[in-house]
Amino acid sequence: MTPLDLVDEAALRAEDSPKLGRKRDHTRDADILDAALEVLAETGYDGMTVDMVAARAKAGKATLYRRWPSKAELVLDAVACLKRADSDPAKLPDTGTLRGDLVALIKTPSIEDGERKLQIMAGIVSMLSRSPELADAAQAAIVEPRARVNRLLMRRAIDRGEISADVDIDTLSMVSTAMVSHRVLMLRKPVTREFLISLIDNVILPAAGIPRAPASSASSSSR
Amino acid sequence: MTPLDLVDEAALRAEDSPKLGRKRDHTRDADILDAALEVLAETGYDGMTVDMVAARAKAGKATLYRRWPSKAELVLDAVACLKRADSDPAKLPDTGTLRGDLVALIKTPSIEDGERKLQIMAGIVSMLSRSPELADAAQAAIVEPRARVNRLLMRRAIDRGEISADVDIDTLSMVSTAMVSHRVLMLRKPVTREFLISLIDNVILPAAGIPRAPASSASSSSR
DNA sequence: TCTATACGGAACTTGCGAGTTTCGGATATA
DNA sequence: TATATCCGAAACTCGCAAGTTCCGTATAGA
Repeated sequence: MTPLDLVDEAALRAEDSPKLGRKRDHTRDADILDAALEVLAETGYDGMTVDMVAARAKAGKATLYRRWPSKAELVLDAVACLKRADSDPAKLPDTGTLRGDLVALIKTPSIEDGERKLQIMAGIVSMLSRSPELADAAQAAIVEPRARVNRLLMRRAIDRGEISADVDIDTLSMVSTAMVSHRVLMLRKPVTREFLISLIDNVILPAAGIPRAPASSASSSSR
Repeated sequence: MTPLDLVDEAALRAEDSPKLGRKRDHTRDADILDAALEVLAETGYDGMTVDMVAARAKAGKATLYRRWPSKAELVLDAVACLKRADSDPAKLPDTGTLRGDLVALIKTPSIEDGERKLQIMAGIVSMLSRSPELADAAQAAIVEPRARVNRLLMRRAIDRGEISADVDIDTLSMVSTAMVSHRVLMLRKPVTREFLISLIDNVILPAAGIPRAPASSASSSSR
């Protein structure tokens, strides 16, 4: 019995990557980064202490400093390593209509995940102007994936002939993200399914050239 | 010797109005609050020190603490006293068309003022979840006035018969604000006049039921 | 001119959090 | 069992910023 797996894993942990670079799938590193994101979302960057993160990850503070040189770099790494599972192009809905695709994107886990990311964003906004690296990381990990999905769906709608090619997709793909951010961060109201559907039907689709509610009378459309 | 004025004024400052109350036109108070807003916009709440504000206002730190019990209350007061000149209903443009009104709203000073408010907002976002009072103040002083103007303009357009009464004005009036916030805070791109005009022509007006590009090239191939 | 008040400035005290060091105890190899 | 390594926990150092106190001075009223 040669437990190569374990040997390999231990070796990976111990000796490799003195810099930072790679992130392993499921090492203690990941636990710590997750803990950092949790605390970050709850208290914001300045409210977050390294002791909090260590306690949350059930690790010693010294362990954190053995792996990251400073609190700033820990947070940067945590944001940069935020999972971007969204961008998987094959998993996107394809219902045949833009409205169907956009509505299919609304699922409870997706909403919660979005709110979490927004909380993280709220915790670091004030840093972004002083830390371009963090700004880039947040942009790539939080902002861009959302817009990309919408952009893809809308491009499909153009290819399919559902909407005009003149539609300003680059702007329109950010409307939902911007409205959700605004609602959560500024208005501090919850993001409900109704809000999102209303946004699709009353703003995004009309702006894309699809006229409003063909069945505007009674609510109907139960499911 | 009964200098009633001074007694009254001192009393007002020192003990009265725990809420917010009046802001004098041109006292040292206003200078200090302005300085606080400047520093807040530049460094964010946590980066801001009371010494910075005092230095900026050419005041002693003790003077600040004679008037506000803590840094938190100083900032709260500063945000609450942000001038809301926008909401003057008489000064609103009235060009006869919704597009004309919205475009008339874009003026360089207005853009700069908006960016400044956004910077202030960025500096306090992470506090809002822990300080409902600050959240309310920011809402009332920064977020709401913007939406109110748009709402008014759109209501006029409905009254005038330019757009349908079915249009979701409450949502639509926030689109520009949300998009600008998103662009400044998340994308960290400048807010140009072109961006705002494109937003009006490609998103807001179409969403309000006004078809695109009155002076567009060809296209307009509605089925 | 005299006096009270508030001011600016600067020197404090205090608490907290970043980053460091130490140490006892796991775990794994031989 | 012996040994090397990494870990968690806790006890440090140290700098910074909130809040306080004190003092010399400017100003306004009498």
